[in-house]
Amino acid sequence: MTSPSSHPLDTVFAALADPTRRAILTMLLEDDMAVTDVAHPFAMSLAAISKHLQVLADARLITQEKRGRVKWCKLEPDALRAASVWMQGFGQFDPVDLDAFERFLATELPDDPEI
Amino acid sequence: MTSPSSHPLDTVFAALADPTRRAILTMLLEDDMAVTDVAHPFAMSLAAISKHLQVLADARLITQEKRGRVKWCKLEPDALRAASVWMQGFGQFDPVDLDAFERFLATELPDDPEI
DNA sequence: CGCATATTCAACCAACCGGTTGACGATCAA
DNA sequence: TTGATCGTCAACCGGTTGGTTGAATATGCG
Repeated sequence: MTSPSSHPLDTVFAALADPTRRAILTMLLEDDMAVTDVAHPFAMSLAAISKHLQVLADARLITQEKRGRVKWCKLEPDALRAASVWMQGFGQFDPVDLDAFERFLATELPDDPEI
Repeated sequence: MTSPSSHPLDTVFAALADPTRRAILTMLLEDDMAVTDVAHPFAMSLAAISKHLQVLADARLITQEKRGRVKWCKLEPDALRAASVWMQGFGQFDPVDLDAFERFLATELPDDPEI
């Protein structure tokens, strides 16, 4: 499903680039969920959510286990941690300007309650 | 240049999803660079690199300043830190299984020397 | 069995992405 | 001025993405 030659970080970051998928991950923090229940709050078809879940599974950000007729989705934080480790390499090189950083967080992050 | 309604994290993660762009960021850790010098190690046209740099600038991962005829590219780690902060929210919820995590790092990360 | 529920598959679509090439505008230097 | 260098722009291309619909496949239930 994913091009075999792509770096694991490619698929992880690409998966995280979509707000629907980030919202799904946030929901899965609460608890494991069935596909239908994941789809419920979103204004899009079940098939679309099914595809999003496949993208997340390809990136190993979730796993899916079928029990009976329902497929349970479970958060799998290891891949996310690997990406986080990669990213932290960048923050550490200059002495952290906490003022600038908090200004950034204040102006950039809260403009959307969704996540 | 970027769709106005997209969340900042969308563009940051999308920018990070490409290995060429991650490599550029890594190069910029060393020092600020001119566009031509950024392009040098890559087997693709200058125009392609110029586009990649525009994507990174849209995501506020770098800034570009033109001095004379050369345009200098500078790493801007705040956006990266914001994404890192978002991600760390996930790692903290289950008691960290360090064994599993190290196994993950060992199998998933080193298969590509590039980054 | 017969029906409802859970999920995916297949085909299709418009939009976007990552790359190319060639022309172009700016800037420096002889 | 002439010419070289720096970088972007515009048009194009094939492949991917994110969504839609409708049919198909399991599975559970009365």
